[in-house]
Amino acid sequence: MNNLQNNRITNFSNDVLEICPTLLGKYLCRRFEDGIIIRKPIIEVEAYRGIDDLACHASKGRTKRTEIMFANGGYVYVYLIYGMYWMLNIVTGPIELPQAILIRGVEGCIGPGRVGRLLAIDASFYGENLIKSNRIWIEESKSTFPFIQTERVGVGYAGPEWAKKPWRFVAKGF
DNA sequence: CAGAAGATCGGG
DNA sequence: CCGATCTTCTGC
Repeated sequence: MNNLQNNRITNFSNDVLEICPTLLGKYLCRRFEDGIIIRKPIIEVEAYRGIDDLACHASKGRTKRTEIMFANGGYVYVYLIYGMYWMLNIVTGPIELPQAILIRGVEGCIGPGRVGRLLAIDASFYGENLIKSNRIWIEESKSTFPFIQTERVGVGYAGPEWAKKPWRFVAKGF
């Protein structure tokens, strides 16, 4: 569509835990209907990994909601939480191995609900192809961000085994 | 079919 | 600390 996107990341087929730290510093890009494009470095993500991970929606099985996570990496998974916040996720991994990365923060905007609002995410983004979309994609970056890992936020319902996994990745210095 | 809880946020 | 607000899942 335009040569501003030739830096786009096109491979999301590796394991979610491998991709998570590499996404920190990469540019989350969104083109709005008026043509305005915003690019924000990703600074916080969380991994949700497979049917065994009780914090992962895919542990509930294959449903209309979780279906996209069973696809090959590179699609968008969105869902509404608490009746008002759209959570933006990137599907990763090979086909039939459901995984996703929750975007919890970009530069200047911390919190998954806030990110969804900043990027005007809604149900129409469910299943969007990050490799082809002209309204949301991710671009390479030369800088790699140092980071720390912590427990995931708000997943106590999954029980200690899964809630304690250090699958939240936060870039340092923000 | 009713009820509860949720990968959250902002106001008081 | 609590209410907003609605989808999804679970139990009867």
